[in-house]
Amino acid sequence: MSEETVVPSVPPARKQQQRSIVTQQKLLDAAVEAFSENGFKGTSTRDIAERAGVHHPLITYHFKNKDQLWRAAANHIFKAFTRSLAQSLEQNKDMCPKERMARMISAYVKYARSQPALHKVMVQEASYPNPRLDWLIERHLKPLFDATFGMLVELQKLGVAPPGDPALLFNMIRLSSGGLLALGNELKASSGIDVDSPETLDAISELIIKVFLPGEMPENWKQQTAA
Amino acid sequence: MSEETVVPSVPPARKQQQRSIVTQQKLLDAAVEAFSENGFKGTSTRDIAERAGVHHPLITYHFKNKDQLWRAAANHIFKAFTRSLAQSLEQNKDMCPKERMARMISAYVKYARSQPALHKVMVQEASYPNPRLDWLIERHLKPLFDATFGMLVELQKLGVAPPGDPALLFNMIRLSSGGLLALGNELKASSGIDVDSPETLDAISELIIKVFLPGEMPENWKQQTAA
DNA sequence: CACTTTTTTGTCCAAACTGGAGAAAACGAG
DNA sequence: CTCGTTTTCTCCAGTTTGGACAAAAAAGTG
Repeated sequence: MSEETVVPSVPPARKQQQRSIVTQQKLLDAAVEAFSENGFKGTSTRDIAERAGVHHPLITYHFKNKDQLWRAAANHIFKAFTRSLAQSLEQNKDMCPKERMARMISAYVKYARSQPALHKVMVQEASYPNPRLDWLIERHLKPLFDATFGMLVELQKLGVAPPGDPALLFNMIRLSSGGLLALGNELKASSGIDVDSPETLDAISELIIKVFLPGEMPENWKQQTAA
Repeated sequence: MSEETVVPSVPPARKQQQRSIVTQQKLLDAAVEAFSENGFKGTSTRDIAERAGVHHPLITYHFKNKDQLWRAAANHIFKAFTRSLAQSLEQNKDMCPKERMARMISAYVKYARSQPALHKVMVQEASYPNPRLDWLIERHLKPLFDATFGMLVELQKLGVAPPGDPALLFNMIRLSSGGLLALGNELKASSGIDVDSPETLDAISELIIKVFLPGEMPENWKQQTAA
């Protein structure tokens, strides 16, 4: 009897219908887009419903209220991103640390292009202190940071990444890729950069790697991991 | 240089009063802050007036309407920034190209810290295509880009900056400094970076320079500029 | 199939907020 | 003191806001 139907996970007395899932998905995608463009305050639930091509009371039905919808949207986008990142890590687990990180950066650049909202949403919320930002940090950002931090420190020890605060390094890489692609609308007109071209994406990844991972791997790096 | 009558459209038959100037300034500062936090659509003129501690019809009086106020606010912030940048260039015109660019980056980092709105406003407008973005690019971004582009190309020729698309390089530097500081609210909690500490600012500048201008100046660089 | 739950539709609301207008008062430069 | 400049106060007409709710439609289940 609890009204805590956060999204789709309390009492499945009966199976959730397919059209319901579709509606939720459409709403989530639309919400991500709208929130990333206009921020939480600047986005109306009606705008979201319209983008999703759905009647707006469905938001109340599926997500309770605007705040819950925002959270669900954030989970939605980070879930997809985390999956993509984990996949990259899995595929390259046998590579050397530099190559592994390089491919992770490439994967990030590609993802940021297909889903610039990932970065935009964070920027929108970070533009002034608010409870959603805290939630976002604890729930999504910190885990991501923690997972990458160790890799960067290792690369510094190996002389691949430049010395300096690894936290700064991490965020600069993040901004040079995600932040850059989030500016897509601007870059073409201001600097002649076309982020829609695959060659540009490759050039971005390449440059980031060259700049942030300039060193070569030492030849004997396997020693430390070997049994 | 034509003095832009950004504010009052009619020439003053009598001198502008001091309190009027103060009001305009307060409104501009408040507008910059509000627009940078919530974007154009998400900001109301009443919100701006309230932040400025001023009655809201004064916006109509001084700036005609919301759109004009936004433009005046953009001019306001870019004017201050351009002044700060020109000052850095002037002070270091006798330095070698690398040092000149390094100090410019430092100046930018410092400015971005004291006025993170500079970057935020651009991000807000770039989040979806709109006429203000076009205006911003033509009026402020492109001139800035053009002024810096040549310096970067020269540094690449000298082997100081890494090869690759200079436009990408420019924007990565911009994001690693301005974009990073615009995330100030987030960085402390997510990565333990305190952008309020002067040491952090120095570390940021230093890292950017080390990473984006890794090469040393050749000893004979004076040849080409000497008459 | 009948039945019951899930999902969608259509309508409504009360309140807040929107950008802006305009008269009149207050102020200050000359 | 005079008169243009600036501010205050009040008003408005329209839109938008997030959300409530009953009833209809659709679909899973036995």
